[in-house]
Amino acid sequence: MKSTNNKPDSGSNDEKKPASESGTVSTANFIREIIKNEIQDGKLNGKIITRFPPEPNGYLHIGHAKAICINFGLAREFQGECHLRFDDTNPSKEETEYIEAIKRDVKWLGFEWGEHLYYASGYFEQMYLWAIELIKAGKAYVDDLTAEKIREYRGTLTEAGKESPYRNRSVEENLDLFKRMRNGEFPDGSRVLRAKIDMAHPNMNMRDPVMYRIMNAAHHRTGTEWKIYPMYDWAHGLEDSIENVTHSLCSLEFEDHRPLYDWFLEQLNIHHPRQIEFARLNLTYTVMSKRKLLQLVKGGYVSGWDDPRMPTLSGFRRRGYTPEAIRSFCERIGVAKRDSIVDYALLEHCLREDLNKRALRAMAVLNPIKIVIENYPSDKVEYLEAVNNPEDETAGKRMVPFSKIIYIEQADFMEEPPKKFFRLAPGREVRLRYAYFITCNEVIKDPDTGNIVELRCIYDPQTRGGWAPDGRSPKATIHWVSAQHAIDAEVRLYGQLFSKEDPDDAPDGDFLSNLNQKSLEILSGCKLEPDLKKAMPGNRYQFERIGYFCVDNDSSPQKLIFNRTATLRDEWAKIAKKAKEKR
RNA sequence: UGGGGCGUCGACAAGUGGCAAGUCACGAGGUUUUGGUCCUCGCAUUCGGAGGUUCGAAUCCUUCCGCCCCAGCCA
Repeated sequence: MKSTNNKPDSGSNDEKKPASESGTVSTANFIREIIKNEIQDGKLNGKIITRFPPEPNGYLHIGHAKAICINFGLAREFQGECHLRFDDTNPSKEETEYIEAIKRDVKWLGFEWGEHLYYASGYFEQMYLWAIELIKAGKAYVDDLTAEKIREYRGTLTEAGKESPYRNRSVEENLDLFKRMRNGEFPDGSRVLRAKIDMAHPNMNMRDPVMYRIMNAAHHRTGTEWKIYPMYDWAHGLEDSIENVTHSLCSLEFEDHRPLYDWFLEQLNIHHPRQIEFARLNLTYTVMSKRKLLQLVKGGYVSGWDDPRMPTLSGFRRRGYTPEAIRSFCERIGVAKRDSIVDYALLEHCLREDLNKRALRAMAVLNPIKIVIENYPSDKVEYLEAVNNPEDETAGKRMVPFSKIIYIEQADFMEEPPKKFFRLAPGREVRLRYAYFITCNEVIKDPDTGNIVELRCIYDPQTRGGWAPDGRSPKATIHWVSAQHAIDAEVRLYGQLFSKEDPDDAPDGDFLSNLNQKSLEILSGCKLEPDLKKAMPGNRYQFERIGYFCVDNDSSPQKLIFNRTATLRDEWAKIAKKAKEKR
């Protein structure tokens, strides 16, 4: 940050104030600046009102989280309000199931709309009245052209369109026809109501856009009351206006709809919110379009909208992500107008940052290998003290049982260790976390397959708790679980759903061909420390030295199931990878 | 070759005429009973290119180049 010395009028102290998330700082963004300036100039009498207007035709994804954080976040920051409004203007695509899911997800993310829950369909009557007003003013007309003809008459990007032969009907005829459209006297698609603007306008959106179409479909809220439904461009500004929205924040592709947004509000001379556009979120290794997400669900490529590999909020929730991590991510990526693709690593960083501080630690062996400690009494059990979270003293301590036979991770032993491998190997001593130093004596293999079935070790009784009286300290500390006390669990290892940074980078844009075949690996017979018996669905843990895991919804006391939320950063994996690349 | 936007480090992103913030990633060290965390250091003589204005330009002007969006009775 620049020095602000000797600049009494500098506002830069406000530029970086702590955000709602501890540890993150909000940087300037152009929308925040606009609002700040408007307040300063006294343009905003009263509070700001924003809105998050999802169409209930799919589940919310991380891209929506950005929009939610911007809209609800700005409202919170400036002591305004943010409305949750369902933009339910197309009954053929929308379902109640989605409404409930959307509400749940917004709440989960940590935002409240209070009494400000609205539906576009709640404004249908008012919109209808305003349409009549436009017709009376000679600014809207009923068109009998077919959809194909309308397209034809619209012209192209480089050629002007031509006017419909129905464009100059009398106000009376338009009024009559429009009322009869509403009454259901005409079949679907036979007529539309159009704004009368300019068929030669360089902006295609201004070439007499359709305001209403006839649809004989049951609406999830209004039933069969309506036979005509408003189009987005006509409806959206009206919805914002009715709710006294001050800032209508939307994504970039609506930029050239803004003249139309403004035009309707001007013609009607009603409250006129300001539309501001920002770039939507793109993430590496992720598809974000509703169509593609729906395709993944319907095609059975994932287990559902809440599959932990999905970028949906319900997917992230099930995966073990915290709302705090997602909010912190949304603050860090900023708000701007340029198209961008955010590195997935940033999201993972936000997750780890949050979970590192909060998740209880536990020891879990995912791929067990048995160790017999030869010099440890076979009937002895010791309870050793372990720290629950080194980042949080208040998390306390627990006692972990230790005995003659334990499991360690297969990856923590190598018969012929390469140069920088510090873990267990024949003749080498390592520390068992919170327990003892052990040295490997013997490797026992299956005579037929040659696979290692068991390791024979001896322990040093002088090193209880992990400290040696002579001060020596092994290079590696590994985790373990006592065999007789271990509980079994299934662990689901999730990775990226797509194997390419840009899933759409495929011949014919077939993103499905970039599906990562190894995005899910299911491990059974994993050995967990007994303390994990009490874990309930949704609980998150750090399995030490492995990663963050949470109990899946499918889990039960009879069958524990954990999902891997994210791995820990892994220095050794990097070294091993580099060595492999060298070869 | 119509209209609307956008080009600042590998990825995000501040910067609004006074001499290129921050974060992630990456690299090098240190601490460590998690190869985790944490700490330190490094990482754009240059802002899509070329001209110009100016004492001074990422910021202003000209011009060129590149990328995104728009021809649903979807939102």
